[in-house]
Amino acid sequence: MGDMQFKSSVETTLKVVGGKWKPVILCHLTEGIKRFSELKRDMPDITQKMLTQQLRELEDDGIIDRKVYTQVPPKVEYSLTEYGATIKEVLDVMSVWGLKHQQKIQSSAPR
Amino acid sequence: MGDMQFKSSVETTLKVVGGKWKPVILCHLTEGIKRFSELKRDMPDITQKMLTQQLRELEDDGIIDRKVYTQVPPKVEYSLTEYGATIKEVLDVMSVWGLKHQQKIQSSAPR
DNA sequence: CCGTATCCGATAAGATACTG
DNA sequence: CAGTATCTTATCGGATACGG
Repeated sequence: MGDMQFKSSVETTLKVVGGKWKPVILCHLTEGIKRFSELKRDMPDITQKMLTQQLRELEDDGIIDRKVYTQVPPKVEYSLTEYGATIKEVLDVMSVWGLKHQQKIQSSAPR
Repeated sequence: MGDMQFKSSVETTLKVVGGKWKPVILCHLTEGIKRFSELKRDMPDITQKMLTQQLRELEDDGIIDRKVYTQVPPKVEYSLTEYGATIKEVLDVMSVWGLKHQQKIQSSAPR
C-alpha cells in the first residue's frame, strides 16, 4: 500500500464516485433503468444542471449508458453499464465502513 | 443498496477519506509512525497548513493518534489508531478499482 | 421532457509570513 | 520542529432563465 500507484488509483476512484451526487445517482441506478425525470424525482434536492453534469461525467467514464429516444416529448434512459456495475462493490465497502463510523460517533459523542 | 442509509453512509466515508490529501496521508501512515516533518517530506506538494488541517480532522475522527513530546525542538508523532487501521481495507478496494479504471482509460483512449 | 447558459455564493485549497 | 494567521485563488455546487 505504501507505493505511488496506490495514491493515484485511490484518487482515480474518488474522481469517479466522489462528490456530492454521484454516489446517490449510482445508488438509484442500481435499481434499474431510469429516465431523467425519474432520477430527478428520486433526488428532489439536485438541480437539473447538476444532474445533467454528473450524468455526463459518469457516461464519459463508462459507468453509465445513455439511451436517447428520438421522439416528442424526448425520452432519455440511464442505466449502469456492465463495467459500471463493478463500482457497486466499492460503494458497498464504503457504505459498510461509513455505517460503522456513524455508529461509533453516536456512541462516543452523547449529551 | 437502494435505501437512504446507503447514501448517507457512503457520504460519511467520503468525508473521512475524501479530499485531495487524506488518502495520501493515510497511505504514508500505514507504513508506521511518522513525525510531522517526515510526512511533510513524503508529500513535498502539500503546504504545512493543509497537512496540519487534514491531520487534525483525521484525529478528530479517531483515525489517527497524535503524540506530542514536550521538548525543544518539538516532536510530534502521528500514527493510525487501531480503529483507523480499519479504513485500510476501504482504501484498498478503492485502489484496486481505480487501478483497473486507469488501465481501461489507457486502452480505450489512445492517440 | 431534457436539457444548456449565465451568474453567483460557498467551500476547498494554496502562498506567504510569522511564532513558541 | 511544528505549527498559526492572513490573504488570495480555484473548484464545486446552486439559482435562475431560456431553448429544441
